[in-house]
Amino acid sequence: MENISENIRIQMRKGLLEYCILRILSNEEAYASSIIEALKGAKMIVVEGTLYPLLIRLKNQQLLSYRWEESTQGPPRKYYMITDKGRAQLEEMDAAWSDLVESINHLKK
Amino acid sequence: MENISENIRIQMRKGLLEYCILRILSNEEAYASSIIEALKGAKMIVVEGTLYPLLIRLKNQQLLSYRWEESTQGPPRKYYMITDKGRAQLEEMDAAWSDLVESINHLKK
DNA sequence: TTTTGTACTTTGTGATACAAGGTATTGAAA
DNA sequence: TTTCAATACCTTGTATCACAAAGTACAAAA
Repeated sequence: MENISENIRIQMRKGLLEYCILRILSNEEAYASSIIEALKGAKMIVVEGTLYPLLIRLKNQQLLSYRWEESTQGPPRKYYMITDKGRAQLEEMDAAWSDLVESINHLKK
Repeated sequence: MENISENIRIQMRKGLLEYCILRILSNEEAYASSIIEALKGAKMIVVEGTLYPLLIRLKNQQLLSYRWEESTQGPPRKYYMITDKGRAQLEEMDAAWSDLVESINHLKK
């Protein structure tokens, strides 16, 4: 483990990526690369090997669905969208996140 | 996996417990049971099997040190305290946490 | 002496993210 | 036509973390 500071961020992020994906897809459909871009925009860097299994996991839980769409450049893209079940889960996650922030703030005093 | 909602919280918490321990010990020395109490106060429930290995890990990284202290009731207690190296790490973690909160807020827009 | 309570520790399991690969499709260059 | 580069999707192996469920050790009370 070379980069301690980076590892801190990786560990803190665990379990939050799922939340981030649902948050991103709550606004718009997106395919893997565009999701990675959105995460980069929020300074949450992830690699493909992390994202693809995660998307498949969420799809198997029926929190997401997808459709294929032709691209003007390159192979077709898998556009993911959030399901009703996904929105319900997202609400739970919003609550869990709020509680978590409150917990940390409590410890900061 | 029966309790989905609980699992959400468990997963989100991953990597944050370490931060919480350092935060708690930044104010005062404490032994395992009292740390668990402090976490309960912040609604971050953990069990012994989680906390002890974590404390040992932090001690091996020289972020914490400890001393034995006799108890009036029961066996002696291992009081942990944060080290200078631990305080440096805590600063890193404060920054990582702030960034994380900002990232999530960014995705909420 | 046995029991009860407190404190510390270990082992096995499931879940997550990463690194480092691989496969498949498309269009342009050779 | 064939080769190459770009894009997109997927898989495998590894490390880390939290939990459940045990176990060990000590001290005071019954």
